[in-house]
Amino acid sequence: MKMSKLFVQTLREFPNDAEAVSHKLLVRAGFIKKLSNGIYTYLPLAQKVLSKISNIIREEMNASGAQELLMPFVQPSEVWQKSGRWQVYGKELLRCKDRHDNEMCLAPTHEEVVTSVVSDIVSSYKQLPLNVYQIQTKFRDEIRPRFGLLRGREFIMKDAYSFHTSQEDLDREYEVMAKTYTKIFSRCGLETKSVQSDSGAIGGSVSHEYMVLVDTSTGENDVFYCDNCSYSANSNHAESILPVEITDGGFSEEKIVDTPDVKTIDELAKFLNVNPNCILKALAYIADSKPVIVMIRGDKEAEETKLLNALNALEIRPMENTEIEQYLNSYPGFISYRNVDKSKVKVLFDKSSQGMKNFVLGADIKDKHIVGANLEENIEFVDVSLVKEGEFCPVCKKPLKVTKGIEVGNIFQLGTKYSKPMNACYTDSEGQLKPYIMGCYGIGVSRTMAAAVEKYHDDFGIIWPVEIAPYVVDIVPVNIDDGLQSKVAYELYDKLNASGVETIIDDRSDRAGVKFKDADLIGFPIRITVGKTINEGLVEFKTRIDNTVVKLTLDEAIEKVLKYAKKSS
RNA sequence: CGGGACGUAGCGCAGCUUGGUAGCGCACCUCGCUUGGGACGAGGGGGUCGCAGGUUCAAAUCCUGUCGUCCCGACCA
Repeated sequence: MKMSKLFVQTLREFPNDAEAVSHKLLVRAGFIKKLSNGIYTYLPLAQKVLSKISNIIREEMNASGAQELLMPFVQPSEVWQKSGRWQVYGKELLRCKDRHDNEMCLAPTHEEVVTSVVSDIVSSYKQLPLNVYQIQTKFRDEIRPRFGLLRGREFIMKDAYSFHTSQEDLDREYEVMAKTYTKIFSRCGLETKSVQSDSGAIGGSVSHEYMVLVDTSTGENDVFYCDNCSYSANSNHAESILPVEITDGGFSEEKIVDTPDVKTIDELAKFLNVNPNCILKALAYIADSKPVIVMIRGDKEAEETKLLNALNALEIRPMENTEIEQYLNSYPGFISYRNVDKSKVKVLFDKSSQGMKNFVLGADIKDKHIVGANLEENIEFVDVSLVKEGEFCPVCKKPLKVTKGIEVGNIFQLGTKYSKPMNACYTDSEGQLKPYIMGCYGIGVSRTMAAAVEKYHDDFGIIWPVEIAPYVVDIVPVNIDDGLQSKVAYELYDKLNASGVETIIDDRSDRAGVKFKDADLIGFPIRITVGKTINEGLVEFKTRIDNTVVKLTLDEAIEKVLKYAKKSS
């Protein structure tokens, strides 16, 4: 491809509306162009990267025995009514009506359609197992799209769905997919960590997420992991053992004390001269419009996903101050669990409160706390707290570490969550109708591209892994009007293309500096400069990854390119 | 949806306080000159100042409403 013909415009400055590094660089280097909030055009450079990622996915999915198909993006409400998600999915599902006033939606995922299609075609156990996948646009009307492609509303996803006659066979396929995923990402030049996760709205029981670990703050997930064993989990699912499990406030008898104007746990701890872990704090929420309080040790925070799961709720938000008075007959900062009407207000005890003795508790009276309190017998504890770095691994009891991760893929065991309500069944060998046992497996293709940029860039621009680079080599004739430079550059260009190496020639009449800046910004893995040294028969070979330059003859340069490019196949 | 900021040319911004011909840099077009890290000179094209009302002789500027965008929280590939 000639640079002069490539449909791209690089920008001198970073866009003002971008925060994430990948967003800034992809816009500035001319890969994407925003049309609307969370909706982007993938310009030719981006499309090249996406198709490379997609091809790797196809090769590995096909090798694993899965088959590619393509399902509708606009879907009738019927299938969603059947699964029950038309009501539950909420505003993320973009709904609209067709000209006949039929309710339709834009596909945020395809469990419904795939289950419907498979159940029409697969009626016998002899046709199972089956794994089908597609690479397609999805639309999720996210509350808050941000970070460019890391969280768009419209995005490209590979989604696969498998169908089985037994849990054992699903387990087997799950393992196959786990291996396939690790291989896909590693072929894309991305090391991923597979972490246990919450299964969220898609449902099911077992699930793992594939995280690209990043230093930047745009990793939206906190991943807790153990260096000593293989334990790792998303913060919404992580468990831990507390370094201090038993705490004693040391108050010999229970009594009410004045704690004027003490609003926070820290202030209270200081005021009473106790460790925060000797205070039992109450967090008040409204979950699916019902009041809930969560009792949790003072040094711990609640994890809202865990909380949703424990409550089997869809939505949760902290109570307003007026609601605290209304539902709890109490005051912010002084809430206890003891005086609430338990028939109206659900009370949860986080497991962090289990080992607390003689602790401090709100008194449900303004400016007063109880000291020396103890929990009643027969309390049921649940785990709804956020793990902190330094707490101990639930498997091997060594300290846990935390890092940021970008979720590029996930695998779920769905079981019969969709097949049962949709009545999607096969006939088993004994003639019985049985619902399929299902799994589903997603990869964010456009997000993977953005994650690669988050991971691989420097002050000058993107550094594409060679396997997913839009073009592998950028040939820069320093002065295109110089007859010899131009001639050699084009010869080299033809040879590399003939060898199957995707190559750009920067045939623009701009000065060298412009071409170098663009080369670095766009992030071609290899740059070959044809300049003055061509008079001695030498070109300059530079890899983007270490930015070192070596002078080589043409043949040496070609040989080196072929060796380098081979990594991608 | 709650809290904050901002909408002026493709991109980055000034002008608004104190109403009076819509500006600058980059990008784009023409000519010249230049060609090893975003050159230079001369000329040129492009904007109903987010949109709708209002105040005024006159609105980018003041007022009201509205839409959009971005950042911080809950959702997710």
